[in-house]
Amino acid sequence: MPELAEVDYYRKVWNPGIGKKIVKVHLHPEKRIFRGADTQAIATELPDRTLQSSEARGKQMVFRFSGGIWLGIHLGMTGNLAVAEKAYLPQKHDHLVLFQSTQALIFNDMRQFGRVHFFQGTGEPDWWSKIGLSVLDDAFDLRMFADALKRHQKLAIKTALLLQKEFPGIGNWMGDEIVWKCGIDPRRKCGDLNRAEVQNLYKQLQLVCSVALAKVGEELDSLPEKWLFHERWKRKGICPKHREELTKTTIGGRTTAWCPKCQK
DNA sequence: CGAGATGTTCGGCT
DNA sequence: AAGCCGAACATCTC
Repeated sequence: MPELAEVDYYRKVWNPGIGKKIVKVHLHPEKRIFRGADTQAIATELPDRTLQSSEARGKQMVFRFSGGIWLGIHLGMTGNLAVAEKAYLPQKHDHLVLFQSTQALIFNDMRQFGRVHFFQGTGEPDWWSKIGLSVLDDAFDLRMFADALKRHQKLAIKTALLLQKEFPGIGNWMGDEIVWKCGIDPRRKCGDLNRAEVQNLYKQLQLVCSVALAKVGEELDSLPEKWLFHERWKRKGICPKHREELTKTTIGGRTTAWCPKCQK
């Protein structure tokens, strides 16, 4: 379930590995997850390096090691990180496992829509530095939000919210949550929204992101009870506002759960 | 057995 | 040129 907050949650799962050396690397170099990455370097350069720090931006996370090494991980649709005992036996979809003297750091991704990046040198790799401004950054103001929507006038608002270039970290459930909280039909075009609606979308965007980060930071699936989140996965979900049944519509190629009664 | 799943990218068409 | 759409990617579950 990796969107903004879940990504940061999984990043922290590897925290016990910080300050410790990698002693052995297990990987499936031929897998799609490594497309474009130097698997040879991952296998030969990581051993003996110390994991120093980690950070998440949007759906991307980075793990920095001694020797100027940056390991990027994107969880895709089904990826997750885990920690296990040092004698852990890698499973079928554990495409990258970093063994330390006390434990194993595991990256598992069944569908392999995720990806691994590798960089070694001075400065920052593109795949990290080119990620857009966080929607929670002070500099991301209403004006910036409105300008972003203006660049995509003909796009459905639900689809626009999923643009990583504009709103890093927003995924399918967060997009649904935001338009639902605003009472806006997810199919509405960005160019057709009035000023009050844009302002409300901006506000709810920030609220959903900050609450998700605060709640999920501690434990997955700990979001407020009355959020659409808990209903949107169900076959016959109910709108938490007034108990009417939700509708599912494909918008921009993604399943969108919304309430025709309160989203106009 | 077919459909769908929390994401990105590419090719083709405005 | 930039923006938009649909298909493709790999695998499992319902």
